[in-house]
Amino acid sequence: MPQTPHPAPRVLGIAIPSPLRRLFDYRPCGEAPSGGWQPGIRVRVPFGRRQLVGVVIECRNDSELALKDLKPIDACLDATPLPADWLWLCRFTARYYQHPLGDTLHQAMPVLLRQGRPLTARTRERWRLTAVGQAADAAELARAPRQAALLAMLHQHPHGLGTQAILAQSFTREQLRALVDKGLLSRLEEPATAHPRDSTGARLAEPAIPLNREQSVALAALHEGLDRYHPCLLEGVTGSGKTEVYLQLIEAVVGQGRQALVLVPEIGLTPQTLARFRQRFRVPVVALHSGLTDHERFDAWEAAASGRAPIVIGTRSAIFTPLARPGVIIVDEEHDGSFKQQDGLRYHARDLAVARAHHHAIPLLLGSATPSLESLSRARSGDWRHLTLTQRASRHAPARLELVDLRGRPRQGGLIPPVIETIRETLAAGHQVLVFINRRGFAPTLACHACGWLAECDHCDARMTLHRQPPLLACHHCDRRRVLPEACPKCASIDLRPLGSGTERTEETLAGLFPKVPVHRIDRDSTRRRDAFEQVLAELRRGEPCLLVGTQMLAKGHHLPHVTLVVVVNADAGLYASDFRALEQSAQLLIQVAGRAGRADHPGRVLVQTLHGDDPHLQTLAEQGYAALADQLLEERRAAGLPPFRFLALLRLESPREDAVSALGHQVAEALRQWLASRRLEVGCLGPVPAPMERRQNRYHAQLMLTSERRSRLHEAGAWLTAWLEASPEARRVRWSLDIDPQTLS
DNA sequence: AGCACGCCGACT
DNA sequence: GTCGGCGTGCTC
Repeated sequence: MPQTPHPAPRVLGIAIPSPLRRLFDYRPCGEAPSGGWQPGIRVRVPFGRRQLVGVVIECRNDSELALKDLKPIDACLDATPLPADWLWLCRFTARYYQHPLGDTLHQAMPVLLRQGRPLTARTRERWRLTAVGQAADAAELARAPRQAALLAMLHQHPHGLGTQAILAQSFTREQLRALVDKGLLSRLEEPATAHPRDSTGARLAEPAIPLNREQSVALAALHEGLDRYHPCLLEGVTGSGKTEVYLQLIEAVVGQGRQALVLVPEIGLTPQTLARFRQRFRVPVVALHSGLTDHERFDAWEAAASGRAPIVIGTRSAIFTPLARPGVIIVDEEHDGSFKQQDGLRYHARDLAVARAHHHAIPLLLGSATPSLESLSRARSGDWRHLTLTQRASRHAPARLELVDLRGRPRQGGLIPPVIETIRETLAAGHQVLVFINRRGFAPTLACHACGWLAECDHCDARMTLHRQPPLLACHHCDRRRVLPEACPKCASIDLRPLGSGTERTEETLAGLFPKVPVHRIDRDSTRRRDAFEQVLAELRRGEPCLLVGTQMLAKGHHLPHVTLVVVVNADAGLYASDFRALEQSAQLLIQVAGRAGRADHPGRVLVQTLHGDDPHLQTLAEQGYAALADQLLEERRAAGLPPFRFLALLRLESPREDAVSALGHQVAEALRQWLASRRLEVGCLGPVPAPMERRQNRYHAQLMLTSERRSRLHEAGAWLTAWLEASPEARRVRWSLDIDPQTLS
């Protein structure tokens, strides 16, 4: 696949940022790039009536079109191609996810590169005294007092100073130039992301923490596979010190002069996580997160591509960061759903990490307390190395889940009396309590007690959530809001009541029950203000007794050392969702929430309220833990022919017109079944069926599911399907997308 | 996806 | 009389 530079190709096959799944041929024009034409060189081309930045993929001498019909490119934007590892990953991704290559490349590039900016580091000037300058005396410049003052200032800064800092002291460029002319000062130009070299040459800013036995075993196993593709699942309970293993592995990799790429879930890249990495290493840690400006993102990308950044840490999209000397890829909380992009190019960063580590022949470390069934099954089969950490630093075993039966008990804000009593005792003992409830708002909906009317969204097949702050009905599936009705719109009764509990209502109830204790609420609504979350966390770290009510925002990442009781208001919503991953994901969430409870001197308790206390899955989880439930779920998946034993692809269809969705769904299913039969391809085809929530934002959704035991068969079917849809005139009126390895079926 | 062309309703 | 609604077609 890698092509050697082509001296003078007559045709360039260009990937264009468009949904069209093919290359467009152009004639090279003007001067060839210095290293010759090669895949990965960006060009500016006329496309229709527009000017676009495309990427050279093929250098050829022929085209399916007559050469005279080809347009010439407008400009070549790169002297040398964009990084080869990046290009390889994009091509792999486009093929695997059956997504147009041009759009894949576009998505995987920082904005400034999309716009055509050259991939060269932004530079800054630095002014440093020469050896002569260092020996010079300010008195020698008696007739130039400003130059003397500048010399004196620079004497204080042996590493030199940036232009900004100097001009800020009211010195002028002329004075700088005068000192340069006298041979006292030198001007250096360096990448804006360069770090002053540490004179000690040490990599670590603070010493590594001693490892326990299990950690040492894991690290030794990882050290042994540093020079090859070596996939490892690190299964470690909360608090068992996975991060310390990552840090010491990274140290070894950086010590070899290679780079580490660390992927963390969206919620995981907190200032604390970053601080922990930055404190440990003296080398720069480049972070890629949503808060960066386009320029910062470009700088980080360039620093990684050039090899200047030894450690790169980021969320999902960071998997597309090029690396000059890749040494290891680490995926923390590998089970986390945020690694899968849910629209457009629907890639899974963890799966791409596997492909990329394999391509580079480097180790891959996936860490989790609750591994995905996919990863667990590969580790158990021996495909991947399985490393486990069971000991917690605190010596306490993780808190067990205690199931609390909700049946027939009165609830207040979702909580039953014995649970409220336990909360009271915990607060009285001076501890903090976390109440976990997976619903925002005051109540899941508003109901009429007279006629049974429920507040429903006009645009979705969903109930509207009742909010109190501010008071309104809101649909959580679209942006629709409505004022609270005074009376039932159907029967005019004024007996409208909230049904069920959300975070706001539980917060209100708890505030009423425990008026002397502060109650903090953490959900998407309460944390809109940027620093609100951080403020609450700071408050919690002070250790005063308080109540914390929140959604899964609370479950992840944050260490809450003073919480000794966790209450899960309702475990059932997730457990009984129709999605085949619902049980796996709720179990992961429950274990994560439970991980928040307990501290060094107190084991902590986790109360899980449920209407289904006798459910065998829930009991397995509570009594034997995640691994035992995972065994059970894997067996069920095997029996049901679901991942990881069979592979899935989901074709989603969507349109404001219900008839268009249904017609196309039947048409495409029919055509596909015929094609599958004629090819005798072992691919199952289910549907079309309406999506679980058929109408969302006034658009109708249907889907067609493909399953196969072999990825390659699924891939063939997907390729045929996308080609059929692209050629079908009916498909143009319906938005469609093919989701390879779908995370949810909704 | 964009963007243009093209053919029918309610406006100054 | 036109401004503009979105169906249809094309992009090397």
